[in-house]
Amino acid sequence: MLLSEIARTSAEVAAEAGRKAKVNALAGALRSAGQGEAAVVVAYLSGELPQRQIGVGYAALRELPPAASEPALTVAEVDAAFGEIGGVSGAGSVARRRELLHAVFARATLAEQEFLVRLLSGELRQGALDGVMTDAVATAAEVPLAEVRRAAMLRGALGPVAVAALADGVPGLRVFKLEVGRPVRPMLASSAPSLADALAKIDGPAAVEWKLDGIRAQIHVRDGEVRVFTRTLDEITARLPEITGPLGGLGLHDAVFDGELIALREDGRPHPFQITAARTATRTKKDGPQVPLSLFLFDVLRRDGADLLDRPDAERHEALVRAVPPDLLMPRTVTADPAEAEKVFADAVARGHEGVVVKSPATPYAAGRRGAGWIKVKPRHTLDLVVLAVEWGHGRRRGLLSNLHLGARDPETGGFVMLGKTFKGLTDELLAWQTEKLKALAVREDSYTVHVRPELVVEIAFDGLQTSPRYPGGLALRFARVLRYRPDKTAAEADTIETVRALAGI
DNA sequence: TTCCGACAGTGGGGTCGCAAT
DNA sequence: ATTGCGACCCCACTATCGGAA
Repeated sequence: MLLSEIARTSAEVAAEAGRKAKVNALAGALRSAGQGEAAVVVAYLSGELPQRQIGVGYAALRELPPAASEPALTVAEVDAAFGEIGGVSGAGSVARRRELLHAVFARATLAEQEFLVRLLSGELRQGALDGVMTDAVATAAEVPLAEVRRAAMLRGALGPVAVAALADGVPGLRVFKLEVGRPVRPMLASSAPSLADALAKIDGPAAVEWKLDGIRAQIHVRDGEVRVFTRTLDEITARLPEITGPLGGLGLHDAVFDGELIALREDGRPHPFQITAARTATRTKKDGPQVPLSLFLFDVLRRDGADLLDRPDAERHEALVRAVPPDLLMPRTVTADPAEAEKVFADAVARGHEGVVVKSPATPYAAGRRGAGWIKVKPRHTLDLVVLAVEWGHGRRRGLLSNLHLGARDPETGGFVMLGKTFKGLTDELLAWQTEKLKALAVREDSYTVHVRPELVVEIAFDGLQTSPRYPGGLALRFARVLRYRPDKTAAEADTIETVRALAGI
């Protein structure tokens, strides 16, 4: 199969507005792929690489050789070349990767080059990724969508599942089972603005669990051998001796758990997220003592040969309680009383944790999906901040001023201290409004940032403050989003940096 | 006919590992 | 030693389509 056919399909998908039309275009490409190519075609047309990553990013794509005039590259050739690029390391690797990359691009037409740039930079922008492709695989192979979805969640990838579906149909898909040692896509939670909203979505009693600000961990145990995987299914076992040791000593024969890793202080309160993230990301042994991570388990997917994925939450939790000692369990309260649920929420927050997850005791483990069975709730802070500058948007926000630079008032200097940026929470209407408003306030503009007179006040919601090496105040907002503009306020009435420091406890 | 679930898009701050400077 | 880059942790929110109610 020629790469040009993939590039053409991608353009076709991008041009179609409806999801069904996108699915049909993708399914057409899948049907004309050979058996050996289907996995690569699925990956490319859902914005992924079979290699996952090959060390080529935005910077490596800035300058490219002239395009070829006629399509000649095959999908298999591109896949082989990308595999080779991904394998390059050591001194001179940057130049070598560039050389190999340019060899591929020199043989690509302009349309193919543009597709490859979007693919490699992770910005396919065709309105179809993994979810739509899952639909397309079901359509092309003429099998039920639920069968494809389940196989993909158990396999942890869609490519191999597509190959099986196209070759052997439903029987081919049924071969995929939960295996100890092969991570499945984790179940995700939706969110609600308040505990009452979350409880309203669940019939009868709800399980209310602490939500910790840590790293998601899927734990596989076979005969005492422990392996740990992240949310994106990367293995981090070797970094966690303090977890694998004790867990391996529990005498578990066969189990798969879901939980959270977090760095706790001596008093049991959490370290800032940055400490947990740094600890988890560190591969090599460093000098000096490392902050230990603690593990809190909240689910079990398999125990001693029995798959529990389809069992209700309450039953899985019973199995979890039987399988591990209490100090490994995420604190959990099952209640039908909203007041008691509020107490659990308040207690979790008072102990420095992120909030709670409200779960329906009836829900199965819907791996890889943001099911309605789990709902997270976090407290929300707000500040009235001043827009200092704004960046031009990309994609569907091209031509609009999108990403706001936010500052708190500094009464000492009469100036403003930047605390972060946000582009979230904006409706199309608000985007259009702020574009006009901020253009009128512009004082100077560089390549993609418009600096403005600090006059516009905006109400910002955020989850918390973190220390920042980037901003002059040494503080940055975590997960800032726009709630509304405050045309009733002047910049002189905006919140001050002292207020922010007090919130951060400085 | 209206409602709502699922999905894609738009990017945010921070950290580590590696190669180049 | 510092810088730039790629990768990967955490994440909120809106727009849209299309099936469910």
